[in-house]
Amino acid sequence: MMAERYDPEAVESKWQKRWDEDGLHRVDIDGAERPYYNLMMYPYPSAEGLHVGNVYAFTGADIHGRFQQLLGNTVFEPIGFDAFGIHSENFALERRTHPMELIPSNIRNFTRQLKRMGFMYDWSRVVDVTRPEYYKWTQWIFLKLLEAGLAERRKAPVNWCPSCKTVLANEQVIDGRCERCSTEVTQRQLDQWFFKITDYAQRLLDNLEWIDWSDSTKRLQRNWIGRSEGADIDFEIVGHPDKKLRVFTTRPDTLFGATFMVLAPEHRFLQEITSAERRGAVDEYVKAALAMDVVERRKAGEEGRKTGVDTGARAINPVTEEEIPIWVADYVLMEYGHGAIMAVPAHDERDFEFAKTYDLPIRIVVIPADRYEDFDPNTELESAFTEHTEDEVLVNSGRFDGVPAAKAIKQITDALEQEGRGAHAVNYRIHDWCISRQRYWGPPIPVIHCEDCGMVPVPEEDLPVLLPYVENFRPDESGVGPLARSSEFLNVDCPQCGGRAKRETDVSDTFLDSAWYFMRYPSTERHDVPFDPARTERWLPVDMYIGGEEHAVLHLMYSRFITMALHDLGHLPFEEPYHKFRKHGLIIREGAKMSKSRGNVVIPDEYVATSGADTFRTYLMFLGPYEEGGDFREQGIAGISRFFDRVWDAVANGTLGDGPPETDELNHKLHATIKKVTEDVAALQYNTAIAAMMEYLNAVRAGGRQARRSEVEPLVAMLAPFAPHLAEELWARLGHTGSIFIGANWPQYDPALAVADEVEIAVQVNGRLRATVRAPRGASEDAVKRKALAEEAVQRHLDGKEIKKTIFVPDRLINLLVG
RNA sequence: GCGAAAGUGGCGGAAUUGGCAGACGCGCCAGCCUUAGGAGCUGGUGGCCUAGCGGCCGUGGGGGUUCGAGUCCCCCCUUUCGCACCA
Repeated sequence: MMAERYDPEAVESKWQKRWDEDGLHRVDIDGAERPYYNLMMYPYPSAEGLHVGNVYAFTGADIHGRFQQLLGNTVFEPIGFDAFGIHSENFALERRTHPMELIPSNIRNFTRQLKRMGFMYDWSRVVDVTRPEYYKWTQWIFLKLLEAGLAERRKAPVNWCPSCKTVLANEQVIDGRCERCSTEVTQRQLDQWFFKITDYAQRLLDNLEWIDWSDSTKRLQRNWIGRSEGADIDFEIVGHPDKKLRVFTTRPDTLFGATFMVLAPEHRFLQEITSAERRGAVDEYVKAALAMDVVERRKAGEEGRKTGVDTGARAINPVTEEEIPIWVADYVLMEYGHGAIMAVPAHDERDFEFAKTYDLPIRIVVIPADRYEDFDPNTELESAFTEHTEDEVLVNSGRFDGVPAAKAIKQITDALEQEGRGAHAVNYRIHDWCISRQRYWGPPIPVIHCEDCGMVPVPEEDLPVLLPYVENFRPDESGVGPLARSSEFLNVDCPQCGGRAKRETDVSDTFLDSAWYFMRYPSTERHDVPFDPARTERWLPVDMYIGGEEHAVLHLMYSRFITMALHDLGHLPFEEPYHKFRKHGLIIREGAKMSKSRGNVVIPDEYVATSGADTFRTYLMFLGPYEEGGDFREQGIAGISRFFDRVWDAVANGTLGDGPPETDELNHKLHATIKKVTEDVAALQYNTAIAAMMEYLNAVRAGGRQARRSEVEPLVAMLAPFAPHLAEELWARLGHTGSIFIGANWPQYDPALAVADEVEIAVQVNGRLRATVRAPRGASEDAVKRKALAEEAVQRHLDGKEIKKTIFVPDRLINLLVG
């Protein structure tokens, strides 16, 4: 009889059809008893279609979901489309199509491709953020935050991308360039909507202590939040008794060494305090500094070129009571601290450079403790001395002389606090989240500007504010969004006074759409609430979230913030959205990054067509550790094809034997394999799980033997998360009538059987391997030693010498030491 | 510059608390089967020396701890990522 060959195409289309008909992955959203919410970052539906990076990410997450299902949980695995935003809009502009036509067709294409991969999505609960049913609630969230004082409109220097012609959040500026188009970002003063994420900085930081997330992702968030402890110190300004110049410093211990002050060019005191004779120079400098874009300014900083001018104003150092000059320089940033610093050139590299350039005084106030006794105040520093531990002490610091620098931070700040000249303070690097976009393709911000009433929120019952069809949606330089071109949209009656009013024309950042999409999935058909409370209680927070680390400080930070805010406003019973987050790695091709410009992008469709979705999925997971990524190589996929051919051959061809695994050894191997695969899959170590299954199959088929049912049935179940179609087919052929994904079909192992009865023990002489001996598990040192000494190779190396010492590691190794 | 992670065969990658380095797969080599094979099966495959038995070397480099180090400690090199004039 001709052996039947594994035909992926036939098997996969058969089961996809059946799953779809049976509604296998449609979840009982109100009644599930063991709910497990398995979330993956939803894709942006590009016109190019599903990228191998998407497939890689989704496959790893789908395997996790199917594994949980096989353990007996009811897994809710939804998918949606992040289809608003500049990316979609720019693409539509390029193609000269309208996003309202382009996006639905992209989504159809993505849906087709996703279905072909065999992911267990509940297709009855798809989120498309561009649908009014969805963005109605995005707007609702905006109103809630506005009501709570967490949203505000203010004029601020913002990042402007001259190519995208819109402002960008800080998180969207990478090395001074737009993350979308890499254009150098410039600064503009514009009225913008901000979410006050900085109010939550400490909580966002504190909760990182207990949430179960990838360490690297937490670290990125910590760095981004950038907490630093120090003090706020007020300096009096000579001739301006009404003003105090406030600075933030992490080094209050060096206050006695503050020999000048520096203001950022944007500092609000600058105009008033500049002396008449310095005004010309200062104005000129400020003008030049403000004309520079972010990138230029940074470049100058990197090269250590520091520029600045004296304002002619003088401040009083609060502890030395000396008059010190106030300079303006662009190395001081308005957006950090108070936009002004006390400069301590002896102990800060930047201040040191500046002082050297402009010949400003440098005073040493911290030195190593062991040089305290013979300290020479006239020492010339070659560079700033920045150490300040318990091993350094203060000098030139009045009554604080001799105090260890680490202690002096607190002592000096306490003293200032008592005198009302300063206070302990904490500063964060994170900025408020600018959510305004002067673009078309997003949810309109639901606010109306009335000539009489001012800013009026759109009443909740009037939501959604529909995004109008605007023929020409191309952005321009004006800083006003394209929605202003639709007079029908723009002109509106004031909801308060009924008078003439205009709508806000900014749309919100696409990261607001994705900040809450996972809350919407369980409630997609509910149009009366954003998320049903009972369903939210049942399914959220998300049990497992898998996604790319590139969103660590964007999506992941924003969605934590929105969740916290909604919690505080009484809309959610939890304040962290994701129980567990794991980043997946990135996939490269033959050692190089994949990119369109390199022309080395792997198109999933081609491989799926020739090898099947199961093989492609499994191959991707076999490339390397899921959390680290892998290197895609054409040829390797054949390894998985062969593996599945052999699995098929072992299960579907010939007659399976009955009874338990044929030998004890094989039985041990089976249990050990189940143990390993169970643990590895749970830990997302898919590559080693696959290797273990291959190894096991090799053992089952050793010498071309025919497998027994008891040997292969567990293997089929373990393959199910990776190769769901194949497993389902083989499961049916094994005589099961229901789907393998209904019920807890993951195999159990007996821990006692998962270890072999007999072990191989390494025998070393003086630390070098000379032989191995087999012994029963748990054999005593004496027994192993006897066996070891019986080995000819061991005797030869002992060379008749006396054994001085024996190292014995049970079941592992024995090491005989001779003189 | 600061912070983090990583460096293992020709390649992707495995290695419990320090305990037989190179699992699994690709590729390669040999043999079998086949009219044929870019198919399948069996075996081999870190390097060097050796006719063989066997021996020596080997996890980026250098030191150290230890009976024993890919794993721990110190110094250095390289790569990747994040942050970057953050006071």
